[in-house]
Amino acid sequence: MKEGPDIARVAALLGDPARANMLTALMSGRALTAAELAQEAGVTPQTASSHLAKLEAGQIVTPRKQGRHRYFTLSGPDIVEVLEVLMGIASRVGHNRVRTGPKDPELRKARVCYDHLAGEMGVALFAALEERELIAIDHNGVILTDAGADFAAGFGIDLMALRNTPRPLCRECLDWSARQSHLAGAFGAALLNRFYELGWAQRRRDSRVVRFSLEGEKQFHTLCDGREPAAGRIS
Amino acid sequence: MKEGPDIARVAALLGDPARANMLTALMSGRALTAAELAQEAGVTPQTASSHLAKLEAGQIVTPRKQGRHRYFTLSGPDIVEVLEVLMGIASRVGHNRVRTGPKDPELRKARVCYDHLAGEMGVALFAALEERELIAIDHNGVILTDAGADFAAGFGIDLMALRNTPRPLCRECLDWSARQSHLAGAFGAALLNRFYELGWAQRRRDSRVVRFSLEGEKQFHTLCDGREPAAGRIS
DNA sequence: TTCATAGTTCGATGTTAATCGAAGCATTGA
DNA sequence: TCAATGCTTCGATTAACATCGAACTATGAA
Repeated sequence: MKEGPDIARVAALLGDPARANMLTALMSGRALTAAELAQEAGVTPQTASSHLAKLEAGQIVTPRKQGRHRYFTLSGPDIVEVLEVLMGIASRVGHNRVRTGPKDPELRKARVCYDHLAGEMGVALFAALEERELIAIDHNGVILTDAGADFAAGFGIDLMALRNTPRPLCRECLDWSARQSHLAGAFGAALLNRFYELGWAQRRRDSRVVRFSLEGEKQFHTLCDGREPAAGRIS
Repeated sequence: MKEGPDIARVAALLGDPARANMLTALMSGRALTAAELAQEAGVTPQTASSHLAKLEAGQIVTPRKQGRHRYFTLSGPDIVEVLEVLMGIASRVGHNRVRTGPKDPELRKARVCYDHLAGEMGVALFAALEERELIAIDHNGVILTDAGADFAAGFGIDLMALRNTPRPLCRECLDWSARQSHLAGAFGAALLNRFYELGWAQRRRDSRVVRFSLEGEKQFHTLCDGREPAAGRIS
């Protein structure tokens, strides 16, 4: 009847609470089974199955069969992007569901949110970057300052490569645990990646927990305090 | 009940066909009255009023009273962004509603889509940029090539300023008229802006029509053909 | 004041779709 | 072959909400 791509169909798929819960769970980046998603959404397996069929038909999630399980993942970077932006809008508008966050202390401390660092350490990192004026919060969103660009170069991140990507460099992503933000976007992902490369941290297998080594955590705090950690220098 | 910002509420607001039509209409960047939006959405004024009340409560649109009219605009850049991404997903998935586009030949030819060029000329520009390899379409989205960066500099666009913006540089935006794309994002907006500055085109008052001058259209085609137009060189 | 236009509120109606119990496949392991 | 587990299909119920007619308020014009 009207013109243009049918936004409503896609948005309606994201607009159901049960489905939205499933998608939020998938933001962890892990592949989850139908049963796990049913659990996350708080509905019975039958209901979940119906929702997943719709999400699959709408190409929001992609199923992968393995044994007698079906694992689902978000079906593309644009889906991640739309979820991130929606989270931003929802938090701006004040639609936050209260919850203290996951119970597991390791998850609370440091975990992966799709491909960047979340949890207490993620929030601390975001705050530190802002405090050191490496990023700035503009009314449109988050931007990398000149000082931030210098820092990135010194820390071994190839900014030019990141900029040659359609993905926004910096984005605020609201943390489960609190009303505080951590850093998403290409730069956020690059930072976490660099932590892995430097051996500061590693991702626990089959979990969203990011486990920092003793030395890694020390270096991380040095970084937040504003002193360039020695290990961060480019080789 | 569950964690995190309530994506579902926001998404549900965008997920109704009537509301989605209104929001798509507002993507033109103009402020529209309640009656105009009712017309766009194809519903009666009462129904539109109810929808607008919801959109306003959800801070998706912002009303502005003027005389006995109420003008509505999208309430922030993040709203524009989410709509753009949703359009992209919808078109990827193939949820396009067939329609030949607006009847008005001027609108078909060149119009504003929020802040960038749409219509036949917008589609032609996108195709030309791709043909000249100034932009490249990667599976994640659209990126500016090195040659594209050189071109931008030569055309008088300050890329660094654009990159210091949270907004993605290039984004594909599906055109009403066809299954073809035009260029959105900060670079798309900057191009149109430059067209204005160079006197190639101007926006018709109270309309989304972009009217090119005779000389401007000639220069535009020269640009698409791959020869740098003289007027484009930086002064 | 009187009329016209823009927009809203209210109430009734109809449709859509989320939900779950029960039963059905399909895959794995014994 | 049988049982167990993971997931889906079917059908019935229920709740939410989009829609519009009718009546109401507010602003502006004659």
